[in-house]
Amino acid sequence: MNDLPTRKTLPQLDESLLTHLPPFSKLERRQLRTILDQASSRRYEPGTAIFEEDAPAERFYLLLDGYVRVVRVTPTGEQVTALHIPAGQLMGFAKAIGRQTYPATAITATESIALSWPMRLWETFAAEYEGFSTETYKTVGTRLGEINNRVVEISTLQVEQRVASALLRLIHQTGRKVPDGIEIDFPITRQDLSEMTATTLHTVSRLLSAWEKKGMVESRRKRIKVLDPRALAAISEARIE
Amino acid sequence: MNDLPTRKTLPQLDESLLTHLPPFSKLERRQLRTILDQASSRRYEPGTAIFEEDAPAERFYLLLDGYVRVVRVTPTGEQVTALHIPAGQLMGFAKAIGRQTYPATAITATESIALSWPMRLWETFAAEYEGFSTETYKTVGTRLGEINNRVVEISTLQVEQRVASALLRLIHQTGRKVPDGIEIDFPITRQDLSEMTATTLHTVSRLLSAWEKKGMVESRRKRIKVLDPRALAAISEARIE
DNA sequence: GACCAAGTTTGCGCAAGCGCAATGTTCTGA
DNA sequence: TCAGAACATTGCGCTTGCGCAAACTTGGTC
Repeated sequence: MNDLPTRKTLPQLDESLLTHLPPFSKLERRQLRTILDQASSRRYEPGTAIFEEDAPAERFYLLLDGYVRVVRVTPTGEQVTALHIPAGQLMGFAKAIGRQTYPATAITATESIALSWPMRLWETFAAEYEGFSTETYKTVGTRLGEINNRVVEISTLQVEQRVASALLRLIHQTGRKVPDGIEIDFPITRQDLSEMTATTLHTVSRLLSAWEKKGMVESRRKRIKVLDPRALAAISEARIE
Repeated sequence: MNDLPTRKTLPQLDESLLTHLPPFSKLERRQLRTILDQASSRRYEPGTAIFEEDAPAERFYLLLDGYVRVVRVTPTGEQVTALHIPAGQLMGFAKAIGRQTYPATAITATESIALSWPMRLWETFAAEYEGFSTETYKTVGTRLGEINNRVVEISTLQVEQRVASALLRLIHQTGRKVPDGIEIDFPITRQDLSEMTATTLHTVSRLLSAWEKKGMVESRRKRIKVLDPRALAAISEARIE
């Protein structure tokens, strides 16, 4: 689905949006001003594709608020979620890794706000803004490591270990402390979780129901709270005899 | 296992080793001379770890000759092969993606020769040599794409599809045309193939035996030749009804 | 408040493919 | 040339987890 070219929705973006983010943290206020003046800002509904796999990479993005799932779709229409991107991260910077098109589809998991810039500005930003490039490639390195972890997990772990591991990863990366546990800080269905763990929504449902009976998790529609992370860790790390 | 620091094994390396490789293709002879003068060259036996996961990333490497498997080992000792690296590619450049340690283990699949440089030279190379950085990040982008393909395959395909797909990828990337087909250009066991495809050596053996009976492949110890790539493609792309 | 779509639950049969075992073959090194 | 290790083959029972089905629950919209 093609979005209309994004346009400014705020009169002027404040520099404080960027100062604490690693790619921008070494810049002076007037540099941030210049960067923001060239940005488009846009709000996206949950479930929207910010950019799509194989589309020409015309813009790069900074997720200001919300969560995004990085997804590939197979020829038979199955969706596989490789990564989640939290607020504060750059994404869609295909040019940085020598590509002309986006390598995957970025779908919002929540209502989200993102800034974007035309891809032709990438090289300028990389050349002129101290730390911008270095921090971006750190992000690439982190994502490469995470996807490699995914390969290892899917190749070697049984399904309940994978689901437990995914829940732990989610609460670690995007969890919100609540009185009796840690809640995943965005809506997530059994289908969503199954797309991250190479299984089906029914298998995820059976596992979550069993774990709920044991008091390890608590869930409602699109809401999962982990009450006993150690028990899940024990499952995900168990060695099959 | 720690190798002794590598040392020069040839009097002087010839510039022609580099001129056709993308990271070095825009450089002048004297620049190549400078680069080679700072390189260590080393020959590795098959099955040797050039560098290991989580070891401090002290050197970066260029594979001059041979093939290398990029491997992760699980806590239970299972090996998972994420990628193969052919001759001509840079590897182990952890600094480029903001890391202090190697993200995986690089194991030679064949007798191999590699050049290496101390990691402290990375930034100099990136800053001073035109195209070096750009081409390196293109390699990163390609590898990211390939690993993402792995996640999708392992998540969604049945085992015979994955093995067929892996064989096609191997002959496409490292195949050598022979009279009646395409042979994988390095020794590869059923165990090796199973580590690439999230299965076991027995399952791979059964599949290869069945395909050999049908005239699709021909194999001996550590040698696999594909006689009918189209038949394998049909298997790997089959849609389950 | 009602309706309906989306999401969740649960049962059960079955298929995919693994584990285990045993045997056979081939290549390397002494 | 021989021994032994590494690699390959094959059978078969069993486990894992999926497919299919059906029903239930919940939340959003009108």
